[in-house]
Amino acid sequence: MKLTKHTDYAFRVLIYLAGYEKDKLATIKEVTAVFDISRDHVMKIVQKLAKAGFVDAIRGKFGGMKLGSNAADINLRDVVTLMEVTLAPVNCEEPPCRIAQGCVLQTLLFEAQELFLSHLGQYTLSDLIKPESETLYIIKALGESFAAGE
Amino acid sequence: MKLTKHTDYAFRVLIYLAGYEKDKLATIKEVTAVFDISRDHVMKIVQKLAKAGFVDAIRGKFGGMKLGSNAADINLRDVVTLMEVTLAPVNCEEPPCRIAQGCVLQTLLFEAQELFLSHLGQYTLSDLIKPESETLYIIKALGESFAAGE
DNA sequence: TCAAAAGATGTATTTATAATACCCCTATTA
DNA sequence: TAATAGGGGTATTATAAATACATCTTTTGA
Repeated sequence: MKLTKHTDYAFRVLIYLAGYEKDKLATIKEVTAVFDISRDHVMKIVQKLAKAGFVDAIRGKFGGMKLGSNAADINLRDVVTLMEVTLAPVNCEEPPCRIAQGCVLQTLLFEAQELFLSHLGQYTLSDLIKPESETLYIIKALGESFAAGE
Repeated sequence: MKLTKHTDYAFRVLIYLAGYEKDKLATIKEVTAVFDISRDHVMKIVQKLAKAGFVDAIRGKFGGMKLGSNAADINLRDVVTLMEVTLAPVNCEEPPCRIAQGCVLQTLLFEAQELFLSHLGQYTLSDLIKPESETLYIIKALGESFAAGE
């Protein structure tokens, strides 16, 4: 039932970027410092997000990253689907289940999972950083204290 | 998003018992043979199910196990809740998330999880072994071939 | 033109925990 | 009292997630 830390971290990064002024770049270093996750780890997550187009990563001096599209266009379900390796709630083949054929439980579990995902599918990143929200306020504060040399 | 094998196996055992004639006992040995899971492993799962009252385990010679109540009274949500160690989709405390306070994502994830669980909550074991169902047929066949010396 | 800043990527290691195995115990009944 | 059946603590193994290491390429301005 648990999502991986990768998915968790991906959301933290995306929310942080969404809280930024549009087109302002954040660096890996900044995200690393703000969330206290190792550079290497953040890199892996950002690269995955970049390949999927959720973030734009700009190389070179004065490079950095920003959202790849409007926060309102980044669907939460898509983020989960991207980051999670195994989405299936059960694996009836490995080891093979003797009663898998025609198993109603299988169907119910996949329906349940679809309800989980489709609930997230109703929201986008912009729902997480509404103006006047606590999150937006916190992000701005974190960004400022990083800029001020932590 | 994945459930543990323990939960998976617990369901296999329960479905098997539900497919049995009421009050007929199945042994650990039988379940072990039918599902090709080790005795020790089956024991652990059955013990957990027994402690929760989902199965009655009867010790001693000619002992065995059967459902602890009517299949219609064994709710699928309760089985998942019993078997899964970590139900929370994310852990915002470990490592602590700097933007956890007032985080909307948290709320959405828990809502999504609740939809998952409540879907299962609408069904019981008896929904999985309806008369004339393929599952019931398969279980009877497995039971017979075990009785016939595998 | 090269040094500094920034992201890219493949591989290896560590850690957590799920899964499994081992061992010996207790209960029941012919 | 022996055979059959479940009980339960502890140890080990396997798997995958999490993390670390090393080395790369890209960009830009002095």
